[in-house]
Amino acid sequence: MIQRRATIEDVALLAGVSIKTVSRVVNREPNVRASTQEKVEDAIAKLEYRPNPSARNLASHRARLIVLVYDDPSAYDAPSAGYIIRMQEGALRACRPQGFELLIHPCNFRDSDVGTKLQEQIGQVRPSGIVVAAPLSNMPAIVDAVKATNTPYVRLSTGTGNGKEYQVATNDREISAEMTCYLASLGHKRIAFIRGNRTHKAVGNRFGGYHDGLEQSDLPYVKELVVEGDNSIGSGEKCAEQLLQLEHPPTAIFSANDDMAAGVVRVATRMGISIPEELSVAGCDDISLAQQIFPSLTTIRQPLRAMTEAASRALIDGSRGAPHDPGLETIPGTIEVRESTGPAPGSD
Amino acid sequence: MIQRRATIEDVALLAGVSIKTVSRVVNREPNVRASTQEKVEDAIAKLEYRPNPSARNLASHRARLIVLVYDDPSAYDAPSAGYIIRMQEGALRACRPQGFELLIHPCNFRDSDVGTKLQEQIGQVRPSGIVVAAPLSNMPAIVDAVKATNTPYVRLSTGTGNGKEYQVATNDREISAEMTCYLASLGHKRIAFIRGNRTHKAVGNRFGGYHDGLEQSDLPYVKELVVEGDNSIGSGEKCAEQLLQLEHPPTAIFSANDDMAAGVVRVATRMGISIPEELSVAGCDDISLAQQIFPSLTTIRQPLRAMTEAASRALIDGSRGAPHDPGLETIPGTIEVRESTGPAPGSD
DNA sequence: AGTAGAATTGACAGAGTTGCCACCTGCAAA
DNA sequence: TTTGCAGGTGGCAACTCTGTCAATTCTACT
Repeated sequence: MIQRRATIEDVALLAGVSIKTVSRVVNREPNVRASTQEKVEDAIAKLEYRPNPSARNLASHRARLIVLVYDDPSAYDAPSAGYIIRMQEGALRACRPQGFELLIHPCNFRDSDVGTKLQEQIGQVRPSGIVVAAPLSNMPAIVDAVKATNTPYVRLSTGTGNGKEYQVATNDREISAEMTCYLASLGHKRIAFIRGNRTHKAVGNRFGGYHDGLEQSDLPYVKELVVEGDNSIGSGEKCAEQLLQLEHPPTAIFSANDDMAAGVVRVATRMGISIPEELSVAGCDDISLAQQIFPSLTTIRQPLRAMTEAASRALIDGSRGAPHDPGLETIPGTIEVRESTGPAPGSD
Repeated sequence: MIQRRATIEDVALLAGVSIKTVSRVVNREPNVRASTQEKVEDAIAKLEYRPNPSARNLASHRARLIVLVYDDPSAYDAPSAGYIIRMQEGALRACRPQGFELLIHPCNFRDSDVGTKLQEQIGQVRPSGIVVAAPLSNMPAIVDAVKATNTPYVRLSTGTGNGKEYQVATNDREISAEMTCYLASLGHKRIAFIRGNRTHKAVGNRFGGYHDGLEQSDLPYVKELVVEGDNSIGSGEKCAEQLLQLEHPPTAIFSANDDMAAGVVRVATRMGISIPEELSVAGCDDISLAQQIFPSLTTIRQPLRAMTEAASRALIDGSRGAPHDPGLETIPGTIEVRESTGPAPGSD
């Protein structure tokens, strides 16, 4: 037999209080006597009462829902899937225990009407908050559309905040410096860097970090050791060829993302250059490919889960009237040392 | 200035009809005169009216929401991310145009209380339907929990229906037979097969398909050419070693999933056996790795997007009172021929 | 014109919660 | 004793739709 689900009224009746008081207990509002609260909680437990989300949303003018906005993966292709899954996991981790649901909103920033669509869909749903992932979080068209929905949002950014909003960021620059220092500490004197697509802010910060790292390690910045790719494996191959044909080729190549680093590995293998004995290779992002190729790739792992989790939690807290201070919450990335890096040749 | 959103009443007033009639137009119910409909639609456009989802859900006792239940990726690890993304894409493709939202519910079937949790969360949300992905769709604990929520659901299965429910399936067996025939058509006489984890029904069907394919190609079934792995890359390596050390090693190895096939490729490379000249390798699933390794892997691509799309659409239609007939909707997989397969050695 | 029956429309009662305001109680201060 | 005030509680409207059912209008036939 399917029995009707208990409503707040049933609980109130059983506990001998008004529905308003039950509502107070359920929503953890103040000004309820401890003894009353206990009575209500007992009744809730006995009836297995669960508030009806639709009714709550209707009455309170907002849905217990977090929307995660990110770039459409099929545009980028498979490698980004791991990213997205990790972001989803982080968001779910914040939402689930709080009774919030996660709505996913992949969108293609190349569409001319992406902003309109986004605004349209999200406006309809009236979620408690929106988490905007990189690289969308740096695109005016997207950010404006999000702002226009008049919904609290958190941007996941890459190192620099504007001081006006609460933002969650990773320390791209610092950790890239650290990676550079790590390579230097292995005895490498000629460390090359492959830059990526300039429109992505993250890769710019990584280049900055490379710069910092050289400085911290007392190594000179050598112009010919810096080349520019477009974030694809293919461009990584081209850059690698260019670098490895130099009169004084580098002994280590640090790439602004893993795809390009994978291209480097591919070229080195083809040229018979052994990794890491003759050449060390490092990447950024820790895409799944990084662990699967041979040799596995030393890389920087972004704290994606933690970032979306922090962002979602901030929005959930905010919707309960605990607005976070504007400012940057930085969550550090980590260096994953794997097989592709080792001591510089002849350094021991 | 933020102005109040138009409600159904505003529309009714402007159009000069009752709110019920507006509701009829919005929900595309029959029995509305064309002229009336037009009036209402004009008013809707003028006021930019969008129905409030929470109010609709409350009044109609169901949320315009599809839940996608799948196995927790972090348990499996990165390779499955591509799967999940594709399934999500398919579901979104069905949901978005219909004004439905997609709620994702990854869960770990190894948890003892997975069923309870699932029932608890989903019961609360009261979605219009639940799509259960493989391998969860074959697990009694999961299926029972889904049934207990008393919500329409569609299971994504692998080839065999029970005739009682509407189900969406792929033709694992037939397409595996086709792959086997394809290998035979390349001149291979000794085609090995690596079975996978027996608890996964799909891999069983694939083995059946291998069998069928041999028969269709007039090749004998040779027991020593069939070995069993556990779906991991590592087990693929072990199986490959075993097969390649046989007195009469196979000239082609067909593996029940891509991970194991990748293991085969790895071992062959290590042993100096060139692919596809000396050995052809084929997999199943078309994980992202399949395209990334060298040589790229010939494999069977599952129509995941199409499957979740069909399932979601069926649920959405069903919630509108158009129940699908029980039975199996089969969506065929496709063979992706890549670099890892070629003519049998000495066959031309 | 009269009528059954179908098509169209509207009134109204929920659906299950939250927000606002009023009320009550008890205790400290005057 | 009266007043003031804060904590605690309840009543009721509001939120915005859909479902039910009755009322009205139309249509095609006698």
